[in-house]
Amino acid sequence: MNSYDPKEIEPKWQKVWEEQGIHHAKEDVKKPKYYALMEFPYPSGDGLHTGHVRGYTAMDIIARKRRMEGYNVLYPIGWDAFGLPAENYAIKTGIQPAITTKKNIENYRKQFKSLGMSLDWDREVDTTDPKYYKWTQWLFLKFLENDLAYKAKMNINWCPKDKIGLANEEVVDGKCERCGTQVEKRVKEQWMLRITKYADRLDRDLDLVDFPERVKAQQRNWIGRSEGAEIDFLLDFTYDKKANANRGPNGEKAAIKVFTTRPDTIFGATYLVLAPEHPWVTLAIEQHEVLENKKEVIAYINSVKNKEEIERTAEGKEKTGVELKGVKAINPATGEEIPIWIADYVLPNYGTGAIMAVPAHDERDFEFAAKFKLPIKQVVAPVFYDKTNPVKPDAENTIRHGVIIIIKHWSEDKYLLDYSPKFNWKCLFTGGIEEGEDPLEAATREVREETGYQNIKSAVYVPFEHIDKFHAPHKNLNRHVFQKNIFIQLADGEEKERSDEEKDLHHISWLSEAEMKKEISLPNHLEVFEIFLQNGKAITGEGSLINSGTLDGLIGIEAKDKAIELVNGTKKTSFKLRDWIFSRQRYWGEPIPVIHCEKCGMVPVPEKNLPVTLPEVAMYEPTDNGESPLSAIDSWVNVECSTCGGKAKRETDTMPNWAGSSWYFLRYTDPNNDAEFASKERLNHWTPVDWYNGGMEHTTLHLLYSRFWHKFFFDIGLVPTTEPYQKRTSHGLILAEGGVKMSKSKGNVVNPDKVVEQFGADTLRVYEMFMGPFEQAIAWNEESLVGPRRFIEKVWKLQYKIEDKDPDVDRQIDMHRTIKKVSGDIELLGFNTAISTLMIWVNTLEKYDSVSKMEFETLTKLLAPFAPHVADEVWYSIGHGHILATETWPDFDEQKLEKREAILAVQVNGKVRATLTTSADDTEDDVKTRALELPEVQKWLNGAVPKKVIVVLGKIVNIVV
RNA sequence: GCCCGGGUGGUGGAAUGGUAUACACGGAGGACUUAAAAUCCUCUGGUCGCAAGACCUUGUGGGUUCGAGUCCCACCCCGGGCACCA
Repeated sequence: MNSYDPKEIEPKWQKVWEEQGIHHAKEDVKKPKYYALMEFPYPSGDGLHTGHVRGYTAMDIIARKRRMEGYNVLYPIGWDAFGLPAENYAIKTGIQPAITTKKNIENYRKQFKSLGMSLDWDREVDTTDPKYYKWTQWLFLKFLENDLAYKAKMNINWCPKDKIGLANEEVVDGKCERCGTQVEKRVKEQWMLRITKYADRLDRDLDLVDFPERVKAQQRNWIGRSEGAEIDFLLDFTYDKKANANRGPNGEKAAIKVFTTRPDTIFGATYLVLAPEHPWVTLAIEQHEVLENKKEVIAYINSVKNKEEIERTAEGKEKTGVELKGVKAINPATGEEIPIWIADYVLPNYGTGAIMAVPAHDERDFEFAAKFKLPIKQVVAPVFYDKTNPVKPDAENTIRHGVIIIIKHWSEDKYLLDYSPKFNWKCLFTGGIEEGEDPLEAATREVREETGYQNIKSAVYVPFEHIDKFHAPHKNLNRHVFQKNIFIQLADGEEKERSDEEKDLHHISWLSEAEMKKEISLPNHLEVFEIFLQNGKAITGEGSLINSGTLDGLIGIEAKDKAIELVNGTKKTSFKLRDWIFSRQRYWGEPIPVIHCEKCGMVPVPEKNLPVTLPEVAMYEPTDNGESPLSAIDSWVNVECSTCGGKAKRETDTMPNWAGSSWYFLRYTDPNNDAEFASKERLNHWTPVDWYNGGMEHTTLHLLYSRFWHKFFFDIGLVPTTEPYQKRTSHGLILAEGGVKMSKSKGNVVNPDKVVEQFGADTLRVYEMFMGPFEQAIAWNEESLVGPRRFIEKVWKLQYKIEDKDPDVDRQIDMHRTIKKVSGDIELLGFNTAISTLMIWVNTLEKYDSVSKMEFETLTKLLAPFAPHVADEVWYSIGHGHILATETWPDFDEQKLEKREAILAVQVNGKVRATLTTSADDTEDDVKTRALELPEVQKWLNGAVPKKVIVVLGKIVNIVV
């Protein structure tokens, strides 16, 4: 008997696989294709980490299983090799990024091979290879041709010490990632990609793909689609020709366009707010005669400009703003004049940069209105449905008006609670308003009648109205009661004796604020009391329109649609997603293939001149003016214009990292094509990617970016599908021992090479798949590694117990169940449970004197995707001349999943008291009879007659006494 | 605040509404050994009990059900994402 030695067998099989070329995808049309993909790595100097192993092993399992299932599998690998670390390293050492990158790639390649990944090494791509980035540049030109790439002045993050523009990812807590200096804003011209044009489709088409819900949710959240309307608010101010020629012909009224998702609340719009950057504000400042407080307005705008973004959007920041005095807007619904303010809580780049403020129904507007004493007008009344007497669909609806009354003690801080024994309600006081009666008078009357207290100091409205809906059974009517809520302060304790009936109906008691909150049992009353205590709040929920003229009584979508119609608005969808800043002032990226000609302006580099290759430079430091180091190389920058032959300069900005990774999976289909970025046939054959695994951290960057590129490519006929990835999964993070992040500075990084050295690649693979649910973050645990190793050794030892005879039926059932469970779990990412199922079976087999060849071969095949080296080794040593990759994945037999005998739990009143062995032929009655005869059951029944006996064959018996 | 996850032994974690704690690690005891490692066997949620056994237990509190970790309601805590997006 040989002992298991991964050091010997692992390199051996890796060599065999490579020699046989078994993992190379062929364009073999006879087999169905399967494209398995894992996000390609950035080849850093630190080498592979355990997280890579997790993702690549998972996809390797899928790839290997698919091959055995008869698919033509593409499981490629490449390098996302542009990026900052190589460039920073170059700045420090002067070593060219190209050289360090090459070295790192070699190391990665070696590591991947030592892990036994069944990758197709013939299709490697490297984003920094000019043969590759030629096509990245070519694709960029397509964006340019289709007006999806443009230049714009943008605020960028600027480090004054390093004199460099920073990407958002390079700014940590408002400071430069490298030197810790506070980052400034600078306006710089940047290349942009118009991803916003695809916002709607990027959102909607998520319905077409099989992505985890959390990924979809996160992308949707990021895209931030919201439906609403744009509405014009006319100003009371008329342009004249001198003041502004482009705002319309002489005498036309100026208007502010606002975006709102709540057009239904238009009657409650009591003022407008513009972003300080809103173009009309600039205009107004230039109109000397418009603003009465121009100085104040300018001062405010300047104060906002100097604020950092973080400060401006900080949580809990108190609202600031200034009124534009001398100009009013007209609410198109009410026709009333309303003030116009500017405030930095309105963002310039969302919607129209202007809002109609509805303080009664928006928390931010409420806060602002409260601070600046602006009017608050409620136009949506929440509707409370009584649960004890719910409205009946067939009963007639009647409208009533009522009051709900909060009563405060004349001297103490106490409130009166009404307890109604008849309904078992603890609540505030209520009453109906009679025809022509003032609500405050009605409330006063009710207080005197129901409580006996006579002298009232004050009666005021609580700033909240609502509607109660219930069914009045004695008249069979549905009541819709419009409630006004009123606060009454008693003057003194003078009481008048109440009638017996009133005393019976209303048991009254004085309670403190906190006690009231606890005791009030009706949700509508509780809401009234809480709003009273807070002195009003924004009511953001649904409700029925009130105080809204012809819209009164409308609700939901109908209310919105009618409101838009009423004020001549247009339906509009807005997105949070912003266009993508696509240029970096860096060396180590794809040069943007554009030249700037003195005569012709911006000229795209003609296709025949691609690629625009990166020149070697001596200094990688950025220049003083924040341009890329490329700008310092005159020989590279100065070129002839390809259109007119005149003097021109190259664009010196480079593309961000996300460029090469946005389309690499397409290149895998045809990696060596010099004539096209990939051929039609190859793309048709392989795309879309069937299963794409990657990290959660790429959900709103790489994953969204590449979906955007792909959709554009589809639109111009470059690719055959609208979505690049059919199925997406994401592996959870691997944390260091103790549940903290692995980091070099903490020195807690686990090096996979060391684990392979000590335990073998198969053990590492099984361990990482077994350690916990695949999509969940999980902490590394050195001690637990021996478990998978012991498991592999148990399998190893089983090979010496093979006897060539068929196992009995029960053992076959074990086998078929294992096949079913393992096969199914792999598809559902249940790698941990798939492995535990194999462990259970191995533990069972180990106990027998011998295993059959059939059992052992099945085990080997099921194990092969997880631990491919040891699987091939034992497969070979039991006499097979071919490798497992060419074997077929085992099938299970539906007929062999249920055992003849089952052990059921017998419960008495839901508690397990005994077990009972039953056979497949037993009927419910048999089982019932036998269960009742069991001595344990007799003991617990103690002579009682069972009320009910529930028998679920094969599962359980429950005897209810 | 909003949107996703998640709370189960000493630890990682299993459980189509049907014997909660599978599998693995760790721990205890034993076998083998001069000894140790490796390996193998037994035990291992808690409380009470000599034992037989009883009771309790899946973040908390209610509910539905013959039966709830699983379904419903309310709440607490942890992780991730977004965050003045009108």
